[in-house]
Amino acid sequence: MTAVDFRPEHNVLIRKLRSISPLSDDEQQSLLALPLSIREIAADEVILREGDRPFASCLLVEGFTCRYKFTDEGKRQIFSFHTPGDIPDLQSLHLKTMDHTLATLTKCKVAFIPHDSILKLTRTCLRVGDVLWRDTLVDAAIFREWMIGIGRRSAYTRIAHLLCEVFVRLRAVDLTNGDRCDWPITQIEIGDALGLSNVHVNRSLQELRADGLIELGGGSLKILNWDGLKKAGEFDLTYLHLSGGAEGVA
Amino acid sequence: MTAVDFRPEHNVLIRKLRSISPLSDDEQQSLLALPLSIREIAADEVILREGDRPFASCLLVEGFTCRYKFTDEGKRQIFSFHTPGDIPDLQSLHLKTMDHTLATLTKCKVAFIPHDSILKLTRTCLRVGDVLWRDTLVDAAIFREWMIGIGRRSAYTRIAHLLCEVFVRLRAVDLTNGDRCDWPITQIEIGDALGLSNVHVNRSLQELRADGLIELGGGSLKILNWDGLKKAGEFDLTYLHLSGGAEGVA
DNA sequence: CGCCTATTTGATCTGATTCAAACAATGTGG
DNA sequence: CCACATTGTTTGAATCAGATCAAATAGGCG
Repeated sequence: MTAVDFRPEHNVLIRKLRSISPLSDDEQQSLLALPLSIREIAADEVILREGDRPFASCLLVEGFTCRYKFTDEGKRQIFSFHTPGDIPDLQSLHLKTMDHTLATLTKCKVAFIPHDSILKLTRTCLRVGDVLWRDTLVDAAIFREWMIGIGRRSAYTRIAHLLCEVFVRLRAVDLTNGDRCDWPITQIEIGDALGLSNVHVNRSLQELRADGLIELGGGSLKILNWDGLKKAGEFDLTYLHLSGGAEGVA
Repeated sequence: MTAVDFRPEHNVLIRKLRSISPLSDDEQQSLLALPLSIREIAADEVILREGDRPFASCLLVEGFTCRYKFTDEGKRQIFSFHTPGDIPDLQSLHLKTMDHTLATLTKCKVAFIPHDSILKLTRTCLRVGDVLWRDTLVDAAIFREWMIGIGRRSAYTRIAHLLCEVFVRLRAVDLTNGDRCDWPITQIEIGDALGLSNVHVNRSLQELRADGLIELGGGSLKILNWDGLKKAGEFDLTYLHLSGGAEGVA
């Protein structure tokens, strides 16, 4: 079964979960029954702040969000970027106090799902519970991969890796257009994610462009040489644990 | 109920899980029923290699382990250190292919638990399933905290933070002795975990000693000034999501 | 049009790496 | 119980990737 189209908010969630694990018709139906309370949020707004104790998790339907935390010296570290279908704060289901902040990067449409609905779903449909657990484990796998980059790879490699990752994750939920995708992430935000200054991000991006790997600008990314970019970023998508395992651009 | 003493392997697991979430008598009983196959492993041995598809997870009973991965240039990034009670590869329950390596740092006693036993337990005792899920979420929270360190904090701060974290985690399973604990982690390994060279780790440790915060050597750590070390490491243990919430040394 | 934010360029500085070598500790086999 | 090998720690000097500071340019939008 293909997910029905008259509930776009549920649909993007189903598409995302199917990208990391197959789902039976029954399982998809049970997801369609989740109560969603939809909200539009402007760009650069905080959704959840460090210390909050939310009673619902937030499904991202449209737009980009990120999670971050500041050091005592006021430097920001971004932990993750999120794309439609993600539930960036699913961990709050079992970790009641937020240890970081969730905020929008762009104007977003989000759908809040009460924790008790999610928990009930994990009880009535155990397989869906497993898939949600799996989703948080993929989240952790992405953290690990970022740690390698920040700790041990050059700026050039790190940035190439990030470009690959975001592109592949967007493609997994069908949000790419051939070798192009939206790119609303600023150079400052790339720096905050990868532990770099914006100046150095800028210079490394120029190298990537000069090497004929990408076109980037005007809120959009175009990949000119996928194999080259993958190699430059040491990108091996095993860590994303996608169920399809599709490779290559377009 | 206090966990029974005649099964030390189960006992350390129960102590660990209780440190992150309360457990009823029934829940503890269900954990005691888990089949464990015990094994002794020498120091510096690989337990699971990147690419493996294990059918069991590994409970650490005695000793220290770590997880890591190499970059294409042969640089190593350690993602985590593990202490008794941890199940360092619990994620393999739902992520079938290992995307990193698990290895011992010291001689270890480990207990393998078949995935189907764990999965059955999550079915029969839903609350235990939640606690195991929570454990993997704390694992991810620790990754996030390390990311801040590697990306945005100075070497001195990062190292102080790591010392605090390992000490608190050991204390949570009752493996500290006043202001002392075992410290089998070499300076090279600290560097590989924090994205630093061993030379720079050495110099930063000397600073921490000169500042009267720690004594470190001979396989053992002594904390001389807990408040000072916490401050030096910007250490706030919220991210460990401990259920007790105990603070202070001794 | 004018404001605000993001990108780009240039110059300088520094935290951390690298390379190299000495030194200490630990364990092993004879 | 000691010689020797091995691994870990410490010190010094040179170098570099990336940060910081400062200012100019370019986009986007009300």
